[in-house]
Amino acid sequence: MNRTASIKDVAIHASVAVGTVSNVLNYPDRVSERTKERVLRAIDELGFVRNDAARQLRVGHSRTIGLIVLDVGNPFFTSVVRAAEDAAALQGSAVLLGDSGHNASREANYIDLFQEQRVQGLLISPVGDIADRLDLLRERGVPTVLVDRLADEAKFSSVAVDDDAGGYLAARHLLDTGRRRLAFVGGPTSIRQVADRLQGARRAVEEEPDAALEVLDAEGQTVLAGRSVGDMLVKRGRAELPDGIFCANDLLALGVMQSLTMTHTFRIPEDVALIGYDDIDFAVSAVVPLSSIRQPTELLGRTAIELLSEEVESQNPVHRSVVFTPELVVRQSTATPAAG
Amino acid sequence: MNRTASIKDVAIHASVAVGTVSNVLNYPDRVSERTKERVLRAIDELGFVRNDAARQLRVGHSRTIGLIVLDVGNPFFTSVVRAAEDAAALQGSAVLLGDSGHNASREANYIDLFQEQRVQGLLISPVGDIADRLDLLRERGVPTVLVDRLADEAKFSSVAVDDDAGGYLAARHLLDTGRRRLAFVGGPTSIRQVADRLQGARRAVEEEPDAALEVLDAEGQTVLAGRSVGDMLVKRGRAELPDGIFCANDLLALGVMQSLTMTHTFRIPEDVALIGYDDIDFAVSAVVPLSSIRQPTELLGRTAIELLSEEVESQNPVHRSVVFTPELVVRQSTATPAAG
DNA sequence: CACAACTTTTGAATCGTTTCATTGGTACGA
DNA sequence: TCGTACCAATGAAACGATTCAAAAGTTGTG
Repeated sequence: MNRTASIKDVAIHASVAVGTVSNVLNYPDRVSERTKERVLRAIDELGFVRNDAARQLRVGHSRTIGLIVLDVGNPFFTSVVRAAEDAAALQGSAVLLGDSGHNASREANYIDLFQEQRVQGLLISPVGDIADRLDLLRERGVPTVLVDRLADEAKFSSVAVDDDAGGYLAARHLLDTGRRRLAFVGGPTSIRQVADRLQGARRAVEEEPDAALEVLDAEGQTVLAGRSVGDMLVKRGRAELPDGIFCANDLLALGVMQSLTMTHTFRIPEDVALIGYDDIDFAVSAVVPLSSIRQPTELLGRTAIELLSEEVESQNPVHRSVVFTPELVVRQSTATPAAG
Repeated sequence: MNRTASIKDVAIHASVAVGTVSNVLNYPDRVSERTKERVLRAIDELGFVRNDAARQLRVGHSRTIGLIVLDVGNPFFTSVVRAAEDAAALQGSAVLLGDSGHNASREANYIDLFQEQRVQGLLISPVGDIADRLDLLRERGVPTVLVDRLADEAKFSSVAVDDDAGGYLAARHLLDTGRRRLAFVGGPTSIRQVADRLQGARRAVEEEPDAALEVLDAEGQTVLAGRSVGDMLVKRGRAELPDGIFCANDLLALGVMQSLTMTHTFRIPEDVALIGYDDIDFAVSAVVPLSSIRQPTELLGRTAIELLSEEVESQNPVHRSVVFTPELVVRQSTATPAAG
């Protein structure tokens, strides 16, 4: 056999009309048991597989949703993708995944590709500022939901996590367990997330008159960057050491932890409490299990799909911005020191 | 405007025939400068985007390649995916990514979906034994390349990494740096990769008459599993400790390292050398930078696409199995101890 | 100016579905 | 027997691109 079987071949094989085969596929109730059975057998015998391009051409839209993320390797996005796929599957759609890798031209390629595919809609975590491109999508009538980025509600729906609240949560937790000399370790504050988390931490510290917050810059968001911050702290005298450290992400925190525990000068959490952000898999299996702030990634993915469905269904869409609050995960690295 | 513009609308707008518009899109050389310009302007003014479903229906196949991996969160696959996407983009194809999550029914869903999409071919890292399903694909004429799994060359092409060679490489390295009492830490040997790596290690050890290899079971492939193996080793006397440990993956190795360094009973690499497998990002930023075996993931992804292209191009395909050899990455955890 | 050779443009046919107005059957009551 | 419902099955039209044989236009030569 050369060509794959078409619905017409099936119709002939089962001695029915093409419309009947289509009904078996799409509206089984409209077809009598006898013919349904005959058609199904023919489908089986010929190995017929529906040609989705033809279907899509006829009905005018696909059953796929485009999802463009900044980095599939990032556990945050991986988790969002999973959730989005599952949520989409429930409503009979499939997700086409694109990885822009923080690269505007790759992103543009995916946007074009997905438009040609006539996706039902687009979920995107955009690279930098692509307001123009997104406006174009809007004009073309491609429903779009921004992920992990707040949107002008007049234009788009969006889902995001409140980083300010996360920062507050982390600092508040350190304060609640009795720490007063806090330090914030973060990458460049030009990154919105870092700036927001710092702002939230400041807000918490200002609630306690006797508390102070010191800001320590790190060169990047990596374990190694965290370790050099830690080395710097170790060199300070014990008196000048903060008693609570909040890192803008878990990698930094793990680096700081390595540095402090390796030298055995200070103990975590007795001398210094340490909390990170993101709750990556490694947090729980660190030398001292790391407290962290968990972002509701599954919820993010699921909600993104829901918002998109809303946009697809309604003709004159009302846009919504949903902001989730992250969650505190307490582990040993911030355990309350010997009560007092 | 309601409906998106079709090629017909463009033709009318530019006062040419539909065939001419199609030529502008696909064979620009066949069209005179003047009309080309006119058509392009019309495309721009109407915001025309080619409907890929119609195109695909006519030409009979899509420009997409299906890729189904076991776990997008696994850095190994993430890297393969990246490379495959890039390689596909170079030849004008796009990759549809599916994550089976080690789940046979999700895998089946993706296979069905991709068949309906009439992908050019399929790259798959299959869950368990799905020989039947794959045979079906073969009958249907869907070119398929197995990834990270050896295939019966009569049936499929495949790309894989030689785990036996990797195991040999790791053990040989420990031997070459003077270690003689080796230990292998692995999850269940029912996992093919683990069994192969162990086999390779055995092969190396047998080359040295005075060397011995001890096999230590771990409950899983995680940091925590590694740590409990490490704890067990610490409890042994120094005399009974191996002087070289090879872990079947980096997570296990990191766990062992945590356990050994935390107690400060033994030093790495002076008392014990430690090597992992996979060379994950964390290996380089471990407390003691971890030696490891790196798999050529980019090469794997690129080659998979190439093999698929071969299958697509030739009508009576000759299948090929390509096996890559992994690479030794030496870091501090296996540094040669004070010469002697 | 006629003719050949070549380039450019045309538009009907085609791909494989879904849709829907129409036809054919069957059952029931009058 | 006829009329009325109702259910199943039919098959032509439509979706929007590409293809390709044919028509139209252009240029060059004698």
